[in-house]
Amino acid sequence: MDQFTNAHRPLYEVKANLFKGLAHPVRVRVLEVLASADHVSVADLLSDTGLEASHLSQHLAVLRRHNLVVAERRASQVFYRLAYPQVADLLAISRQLLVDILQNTQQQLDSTINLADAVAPRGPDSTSTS
Amino acid sequence: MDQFTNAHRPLYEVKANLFKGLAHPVRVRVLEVLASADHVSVADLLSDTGLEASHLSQHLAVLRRHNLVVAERRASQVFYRLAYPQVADLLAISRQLLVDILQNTQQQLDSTINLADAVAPRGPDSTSTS
DNA sequence: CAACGATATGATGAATTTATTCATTCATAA
DNA sequence: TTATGAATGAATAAATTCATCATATCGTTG
Repeated sequence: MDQFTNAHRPLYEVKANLFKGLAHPVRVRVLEVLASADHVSVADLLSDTGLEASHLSQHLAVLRRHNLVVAERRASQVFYRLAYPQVADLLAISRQLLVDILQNTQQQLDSTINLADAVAPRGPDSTSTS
Repeated sequence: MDQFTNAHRPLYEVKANLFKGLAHPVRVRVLEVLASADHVSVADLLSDTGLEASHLSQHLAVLRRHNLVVAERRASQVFYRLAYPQVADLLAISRQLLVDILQNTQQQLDSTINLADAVAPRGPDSTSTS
């Protein structure tokens, strides 16, 4: 029932669950705003993202349940911040990874086009497959 | 339609998509094996995980589509390895984060138990005149 | 070539997640 | 108190993902 009671479960399940918490564009967007600006009000998130209030709120609830963010009330407004700095690290590394992936797949595309007729491929790591 | 054609989409969508690729226990497990042992055959993954062949294969396909692993055929067997070292980094940081989260929530639980009696709960009835 | 072992793919219903609508709570102001 | 703005929460249909079964493909061996 409760997938958020992380204790006493195989680590790979808990880890997969963490990634589930990150696996939505809205939530990534929110986390990125929080990573760069820290301490942001729901109102600001709303205008930043252009989402419907309840939709955003639902995703904020997911982030809270996953212990990725912390909410704090300050006079009729609610402010969010990242619960742990590693969340920002995760986002940073995933960006690095994506840059590498995009570069690489772009290269592959290019070479595929280049040898559209014949010769031996010159991939980034192809060590003389002759 | 094709969520794997990463080009020309907002980065937060691509990033969320990456996390989706990581968001399953079987896939995390496979990636962790590859992170520690690199270059592992499907047969080994099968015996390691005890999964049904087609089930594992399906998850391997997901990992391939997300460009997280690379498959290489060597004489009737297929070997997998991580496509990028950052994938291992991602796993490592997520473990760190989870350790922190678990520590923290455990502490919170403890203190909650400690003051389980004294706190005055808010209620609709006004019988709480001390 | 045919048969076999090793992987991969397709198709299906079950389970989960998402987007939306409506209703509710909380805090301040009148 | 009632009204109002800010944010959350429930309920539900649509979309997605998962697990399982059956079938297909790729290499090797006979």
